[in-house]
Amino acid sequence: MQRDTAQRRAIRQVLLEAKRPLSPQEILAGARALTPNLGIATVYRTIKELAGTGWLAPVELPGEAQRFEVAGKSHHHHFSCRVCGRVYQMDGCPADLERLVPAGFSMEAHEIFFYGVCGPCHPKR
Amino acid sequence: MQRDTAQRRAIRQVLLEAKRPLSPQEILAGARALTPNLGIATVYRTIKELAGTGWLAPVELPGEAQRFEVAGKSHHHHFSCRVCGRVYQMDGCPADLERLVPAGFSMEAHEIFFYGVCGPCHPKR
DNA sequence: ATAGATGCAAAGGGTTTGCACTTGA
DNA sequence: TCAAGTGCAAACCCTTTGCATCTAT
Repeated sequence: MQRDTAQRRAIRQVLLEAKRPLSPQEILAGARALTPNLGIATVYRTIKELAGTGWLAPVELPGEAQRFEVAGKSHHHHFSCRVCGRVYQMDGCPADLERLVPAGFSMEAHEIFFYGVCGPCHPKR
Repeated sequence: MQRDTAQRRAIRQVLLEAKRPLSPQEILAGARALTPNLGIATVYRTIKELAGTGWLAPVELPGEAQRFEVAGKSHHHHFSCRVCGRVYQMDGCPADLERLVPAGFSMEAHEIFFYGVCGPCHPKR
């Protein structure tokens, strides 16, 4: 990650302008508008390095392809609305996660997904 | 799913005896102890049908291959070991999950994944 | 007997890698 | 200049599919 190439500029720009996490193929399509000869291998190599430096954060939803978004948000989880499909960010964590880990195991990270109905989708009562 | 073949008996038995969700490759390895000529294609075809009938429940970890466990178990979550790749079942839940849901939202389900190092993979102290 | 089931191998789809060429510094 | 970076294609890995063979009923 030493040189500032046109390909890397394009990939970073596409990710910065995106309003949602992008898949490698989406990054490729977007960045080719700026550097037409861009190859998929360069996209993978670049996002791997960007994720390594912490500039990019992987967004992995169960059963879906891996996506990436520009990092910088604080630790959070996600709430998926089964009515509208929107995904909300939820700050905070359960206090007693460690309690659930068996003796001898060490927890290094966790991921939580909530499913339900969001406020806007709730019928007014 | 009309015939009771040796291959299907072996696949079901391996899944019944497992205490954790198994990947297709793990199922293949286990079932080959019972039917040595078993092919991976049969494993995929069988788990697809077993999942369709509800006998198997898919366990989808973010960014990992799909696994399967026999359905009907009580509520639990999963721990993924980053060293050996095995996935363990973990009973219990955080007590204060509802606290994290914003007002106006209703939580209907949740999914939690733990990542770390499992007991067997820990260096002896 | 015969349609369902299997095993093999080939085909797909997504990701990674080897290598010669290109290019930023 | 010259090593980091790139593009292409081949290699990989996992999963699905085509097809001839096998087998439970």
